Parts: sequence; C-alpha cells; structure tokens
Amino acid sequence: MGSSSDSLKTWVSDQLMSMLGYSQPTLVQYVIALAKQATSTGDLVNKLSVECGSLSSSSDTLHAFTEEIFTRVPLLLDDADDDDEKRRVKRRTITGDEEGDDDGSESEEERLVRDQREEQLEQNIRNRDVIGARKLMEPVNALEQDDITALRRVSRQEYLKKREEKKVEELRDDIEDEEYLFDGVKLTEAEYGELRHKKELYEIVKKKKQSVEVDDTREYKIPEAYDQEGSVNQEKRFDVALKRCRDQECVGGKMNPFAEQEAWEDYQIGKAMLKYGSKNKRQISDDDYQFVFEDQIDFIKTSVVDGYNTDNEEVSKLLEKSKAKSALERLQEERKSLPIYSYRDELLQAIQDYQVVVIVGETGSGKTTQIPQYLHEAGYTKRGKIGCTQPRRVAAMSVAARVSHEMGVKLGHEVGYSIRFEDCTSEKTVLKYMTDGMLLREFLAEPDLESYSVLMVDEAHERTLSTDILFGLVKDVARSRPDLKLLISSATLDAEKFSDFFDSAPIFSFPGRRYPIEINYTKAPEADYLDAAIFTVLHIHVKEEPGDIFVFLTGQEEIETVEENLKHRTKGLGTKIAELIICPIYANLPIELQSKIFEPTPEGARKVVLATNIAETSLTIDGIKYVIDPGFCKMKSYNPRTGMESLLVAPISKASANQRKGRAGRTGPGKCFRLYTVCSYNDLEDNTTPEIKRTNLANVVLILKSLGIHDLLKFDFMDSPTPEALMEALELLFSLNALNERGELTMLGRRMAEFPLDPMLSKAIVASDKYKCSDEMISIAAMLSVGNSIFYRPKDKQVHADNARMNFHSGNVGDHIALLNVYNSWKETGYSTQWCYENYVQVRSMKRARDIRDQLEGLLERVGIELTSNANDLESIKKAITSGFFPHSARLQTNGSYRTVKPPQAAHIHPSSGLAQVLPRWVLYHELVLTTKAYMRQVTELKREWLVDIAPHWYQLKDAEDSGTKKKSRGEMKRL
DNA sequence: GAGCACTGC
Repeated sequence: MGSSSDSLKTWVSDQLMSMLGYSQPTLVQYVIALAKQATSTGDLVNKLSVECGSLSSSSDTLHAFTEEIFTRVPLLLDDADDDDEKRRVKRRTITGDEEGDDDGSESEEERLVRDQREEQLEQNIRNRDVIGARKLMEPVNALEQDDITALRRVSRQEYLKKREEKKVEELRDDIEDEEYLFDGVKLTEAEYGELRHKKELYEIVKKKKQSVEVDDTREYKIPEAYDQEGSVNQEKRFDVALKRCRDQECVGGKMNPFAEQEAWEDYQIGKAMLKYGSKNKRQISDDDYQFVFEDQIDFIKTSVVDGYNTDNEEVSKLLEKSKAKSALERLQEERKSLPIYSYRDELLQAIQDYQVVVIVGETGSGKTTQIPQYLHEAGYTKRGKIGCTQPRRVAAMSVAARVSHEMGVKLGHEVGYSIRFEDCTSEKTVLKYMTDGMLLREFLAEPDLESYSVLMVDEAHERTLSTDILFGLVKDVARSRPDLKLLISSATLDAEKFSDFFDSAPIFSFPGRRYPIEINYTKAPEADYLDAAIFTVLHIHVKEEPGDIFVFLTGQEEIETVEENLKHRTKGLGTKIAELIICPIYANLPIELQSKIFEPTPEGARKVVLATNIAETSLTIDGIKYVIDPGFCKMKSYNPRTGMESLLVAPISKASANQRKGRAGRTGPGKCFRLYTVCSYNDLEDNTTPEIKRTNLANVVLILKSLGIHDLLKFDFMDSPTPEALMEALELLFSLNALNERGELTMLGRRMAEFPLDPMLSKAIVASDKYKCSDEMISIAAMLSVGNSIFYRPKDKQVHADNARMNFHSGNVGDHIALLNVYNSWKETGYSTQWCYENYVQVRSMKRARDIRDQLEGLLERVGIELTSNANDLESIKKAITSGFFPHSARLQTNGSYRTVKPPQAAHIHPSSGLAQVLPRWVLYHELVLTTKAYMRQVTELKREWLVDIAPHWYQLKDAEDSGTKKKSRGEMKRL
C-alpha cells in the first residue's frame, strides 16, 4: 500500500518538475493535500492556480495534470487511512506495555492531545486558505525564493549559474545515441564532458555555430519574456546570451564569462528607470546600474479611500490668525480648528437629549481631548466628575497632559489621570482620564459610580477584556441612575453593534482628518510574505516618492530576520541608492532603541519601520506614507477544556487591516500595499474576536462575583464567552475556596479579589499568611506576573545567559524559588542595573516586578495579612504556592514526560526551566502552553502528600498515588 | 532542548 503513495508522490514531483522547473517534497505534499480537498477537476485547477501563483504553466498542461492527479488521489487516501490505523494500533500497544492497562483514560488523554493537534493543524490550514500557500510553500526552493526579491548584483550571478547548471543537467538527461544536444547543436561526448563551466560551454557552442550557421534570424533581441509575469523563457534568454557572447568575441576579441549576464543587464538597464523624488534627484552616470527584479509582485490598485478635510479654508484661516497670539490663545484657536469643533453644539444637544450616545469619529478628530472639555464647559462637572477610559496607560497620561495644557491648569488638579502605580488626581479633579482596568477596580469600591456625572468609554472598538466587562456593568448602572450620561466612542465599524447593545442608542458620527490612501492588493497570493515584504520595501525605496515605510510583522523573530535581510541587500550598494534607515520596534525592545523610530528622517534618506502589532494601536509615527501589510498577527487563544494557552500566527480581521491601512494617511496622501489578494481580503473576518472569547476567565469571574453579580450566564455581555469557559472559571474558583458550593463569594474570595493578579496567585498570597512567608510570596507573585521577559538571552551569548540563569537554580530549588533568588539578589545589590547586565536579567522587567511588589505589599495590609519573612524555610514557601496552584500539578510518567492530573493530559517541562533535566516525580507548574508540545512553564517540585493535605476536596488519595502503585493496581484490574 | 503579539489591574 505504501508504495502507491510513494509512486503518486514521485509522479507529482515529476510533473511539477516539468511544469515549474523545480519540485520539493513539501510542495508535493501540498499539491496532494489540495487534490484531496478538491471536489472536482475544475475545482482543483482553481485551487492550484489560486494557491500556487507560480503554477501559471499553460492551462492545458495544468488541466491534464489535475485530471490525472485527481484519478490517482483516491489511492493515496486509502493508503493514508491505513497508515493511520496502523499507527494507532502501534501506539496503543506501546502505551499498554508501559502503563499497564487502562484503555479508557489512556485513549482519552490521547484524544485530548490529538484534538489539540488537529485543531492546530486545522488552524494552520485555515491560515493558508486565506492568504495562500504560505507555510508549505516556504521551503519550496531556497534559490527561487531568493531570486524573487534579490537585487541584481547580489544574487543575479548565482541565479544564472544555477539556471545554467540546471540546463546542463537537463542536457545530460537528454543523451541519445551518444549525441549531445545543446541549443540545437550537436556536441560530441568529449565536448559535453567538458561542459563544466559556462565559459567552455559557450566556447564550444559558439565555434560549432560559427562553422555551421549562418542563421541570421538570431539577432540580438530583447527577450520579451521578462515582461510577462511568471514565466521566463529560458531559450530566449540563452539566445540573447549567445548573441552577446559572439559580440564580445568579435568586438573585444576576448571571451567574457558573464556575457549572458551582461546582456541581461544591458537589457534591463535600457528598460528600467530609476526614479528619485524631486528633492534628491541624482545624476545617473553610465556605470550606474539599476535595480531590477526577476519577478515583479503584481499589485492591483483597487481603490482609493478618499480623505476628508473639513472646511479646509476656514481651518487655515484660523491657524493664520492664531499665529500672532499668546500661547494659550493659540491653543484655543487650535482647538477650534479640530474637525469636531463644528459639531460641538449638536453633540451637546444629543448628550442632553439622550442618556447614552455612541460617538463615531476617527482618530485625530479630537474626540478624546475635546468632548470632556465641552461637557465641562457645559456644566456637567457641577454634578460630578467626568471619567474617560482608555485601554492604555500611556494614552491616559498623555491625553490628560494635553487637556490640562489646553485648559491652562496644572496636571493633577482639575484634570488628572489614574493608572496602576500612579494616581495623579486630587479632590479638585473634574476631568479624570484612566485606564479601563482602573475603572473596573473603582467599581469594586463604588458600584454605582456615584461621583461621576458622565462616563466616556473611549476606543471601545478595541474590545479589550476590561472594556467588554465595563459595557455590561455600565449599562446596568445607567438603568438605575438616569442622571448618568454615557458616551461610547469607537471607530466606525462596530457603531451599530454598540448602539444595539445600549438599547438603540443614537449614533453621532463626525469625520476625522484624513488623506486619501491608495490600496494595492497582490494579483496572486504570495508564497512567502516575508520575502514579499522585503521585496516591496526595496521596490518602494527605489521606485516611489520619498516618504517612510511601515511594515507590520508578527513578532520579534520576523522583525530580526527582515532587518538582517534588508541590511544585507542594501549593504554592498553604498551610495548607489538613497540611505535606508531600518527601525525595528516591538514591546520587548529596550526603550532606548525604541525611541529611534521617532527621530526625524534625514534629508534624502528613507526610514523603514518594522513593527509588531504594537503599532496598530499603541503608537503613532509621523511621516509614514507607505504601509506594507502581510495580513498576519500573533494571537493568543485559550482552550478552556484543557486549560492550555497557545500563541498562533493568524490572519488579521478586516477591521485591523483597515486600521493598519490608516497608518499611511496621517500626514499626507499614502499608499497601502496588502500582500494578499482581494479575494483573501474578502475572506477575512470582519472583526477580531474579542478578547473575552479567547481568554481564561477566572479573574473576570472573581471580579464580577465580588461586584455581586451571581448569575454570570445571564450577565449582559456584548459578546458572551462560551459557557464552557465560564464553568471552567467557576470550577477553578470553587476549588480555590473563593466560591462556596452555591457559587457565592467566600471571605477568602473577597480578599483574593483585592489583588490585581490571577486568582491562583492571589490564593497563594493569602495562604502564605498561614505559612509565615508572605514577604517571599509577594516577591514570587510579582516576578511571575511580569511574565517571561525576565531573562535576557541574546542569540550570540546563549551559553553565558543560560549559565547565569542556572546560578539561581542551585540546589534544584525550582523555578519559583529561582525567581525569588533573582529578585532578592537584585535587591541586595541595591537594585543595580549593572548587576542585571552581568546576570542577563532585563532591568525593565525587574523594575516592573519591584513596582508590582510594592503594590502587593500595600494590599497585604488592606486584607489583613502580616508581612512575614521565612526565607530559609523553602518548604513553607512551596506549600504556600501549592495552596494556590494545586490544580496545576503533574506526575512523571515512565517515559520521561509528565501527565497533568486534572484534566489528564501529556505535558513536558519547558527546556528553559531549571528542572528540565531533573525530572522530579511530582511538579507544580505556573502555566501550560502549547507550542510544539504542551509545555509547563515555571515548575517547582512538589510532595504528593501536600496535595492531599492542602486540597483534600480536589485530590483524593487515589489521584495522588504514585505511578508505581498505580501501575500495580491497574495490572491487577487488568487480570480481573 | 525551546522560542514569547499586545494590553491591563
């Protein structure tokens, strides 16, 4: 059976070879996979030509190919099923041997793992379906991929050499009757044998031709094949080369080994035209060469989004007038120039008439800064504060600063802001900007928001977890407090949804200030979006007018590769092209380096910003004219069934595609290059799934419960989380004793809710009171909640970094204690930055940990926990951790992997853990993440008795039995 | 022996 699958693969490979000139196992697999999915031959043809843009072989050939493959595929399907079955049987016998027997639970565990894998696979396939053959096409042929975007001098030579080698290979295959054909010329075996190098090849061929010829139709001809997309006619190219070769001989009397290349260059130089902007026009001398690309990415210009500038003349007049005035007056004039100003009275009227108003206005319209001021001027602050929530700390701070400036008051007096670790308000404050999470916390103290007269939820379209919860709460409050005005402000897309949610609230929309943006899609899907992005950057750099470029990538790794690649390709070019300044930016990048992107671009140079999603919302950069959007981002998803998180590269939504596009039109007309097709765009989801649907809800549930909301299933969510996720969270809280069996909040739960932490961490802190180690516990909690960015591991010093990290693990104390060691060592050095560098620890993360620790210390008092230190009793500390994390325990299996206790599933210790080599029998883990395997991160050894002692309701003795005894009893059962 | 988008309390 296996042979039929192999033969199909070989056959497909051959076919691809003849159609494309190359083939690769992954590509073969991919094509077969497509054939499996296809419903008919026509469908398959479509799929193939859509998915593999490069398969633009003549349609007849393609059709014949698909017909054939379609009849052959069923063979493979049988085969595959069979294999699967075999594997399953095999696996079953293996586990049976090892584990004794317990088929029920074993196969369930397997099913869970398999489900997960399948889900991920499906996800991967879906990703591909939207954008094309990204992953599988990637390794198709390193050379080809490289060609697509390589600048001529960098890889043209290599490319041609390879092409030629291929041609020679083909020649070799064509041997017939001891005759060797090349370009219609017969060669002897000896001559053929000498075809080691192009030079020789040309030499021989040329001589032969000269003696035989004369076929003068072979004039020097520009190979028009270059102009057609996708296909390059090798024959024509060789013709050109030969002709060129001959010319060289005649003119110079000397053989030029790169004659073919020269011909090609000449042709391209004649064809291409390097355009510079008018500002830095340069004289192009003869020996200058142009940048040309083997395969152009065809972009289709589909639409131009019009910009709208409200009352341009009026605005400029106002600005003109304001020049001569004082700073404060000028600010007032500027305020009047904002688009929102002309709608001021209507807006105030609408707010007067309705309790809830949905406001739609694009960024830059001034809604965040102006509306609260208008309301203040209209006297709303006499009854109470005006609150305005922002999803981000920086936004809250900077907007507050701006408004206080405009109003001519000191920040923190009439205008203030409130964010975690920093409350910049006073009794005088009437305009309060804050993060949405902060308002959520305020709800705990003031459930009816009595001190507020107006509440504005800004950037509602972002749908952060906190805003989503706020919606439900605020809607409820508004019903009981008719005097409370509610403003929901959002970008265009969701407006109606918001309006529906708030009982058909009126939508008040006004234009922002925006310039037209031209949107370009690719004609065919790009196999590798990274290469396509690099190509597009270079293309823009060479061909388009001055203006900075912005590239959206998914993560640090991608940014680094693209940066390297761009540097490499522009390096050897010196002054031949304008300078390209590459600015990477992602959240983990040290702040000093981040600020680089805000430096103005020097005259004559061009800046290219490589950014993650951080730029989609969090920061704006001026002067961006071109946006390159590959259409992907990393997204976290959560599986409540297994409690596993995973971070996957996923296609973005239409909403974020448009958000990204908008980055181009801030300061002038711009262009957006989407590295996917119009069809792909139409297939995208309208909106990104709100966070509430893809996250662990334990914390949310705890907050809602402590606000007195009991029936969570009936809570008015704008998008309800799955009941499964809610139940999972409730169960967890119940097992932590934060809820009683009726689902009511316990005293313990109320104390836990005070901490801005995951419930399990909060529980560990509350429990540390009993073990007299609260001092240590809050340090650990702070370190854990800064995340995984504590250790710094540069690529070139991985060994050193790993050694430094292992120093904290001496005695195999486990990762939690290691984190404590890190914190304490840092504290002992007086919070030294130098110490951090020496130990490969990130200063920024440590400072954050210190802030969090300080906050937690303050909260200890509030919930009545004494700050006690018990540094030498590691067991107590571990027991305190266990009190919070007992649901996250795992037992070592005989095969060296672990198995979590509830729900049972396979897991491994993450290699970055200090215990990765130690493999204790029982472990506790902080989180379970699915990447290539299910990994437990931050692991500490555990004694199984603790589980039974600390959480008797959760673990019965039989759960916590050692694998040895378990095996025995299982064996006995089997015998019975 | 592995890779971590972005927020927020």
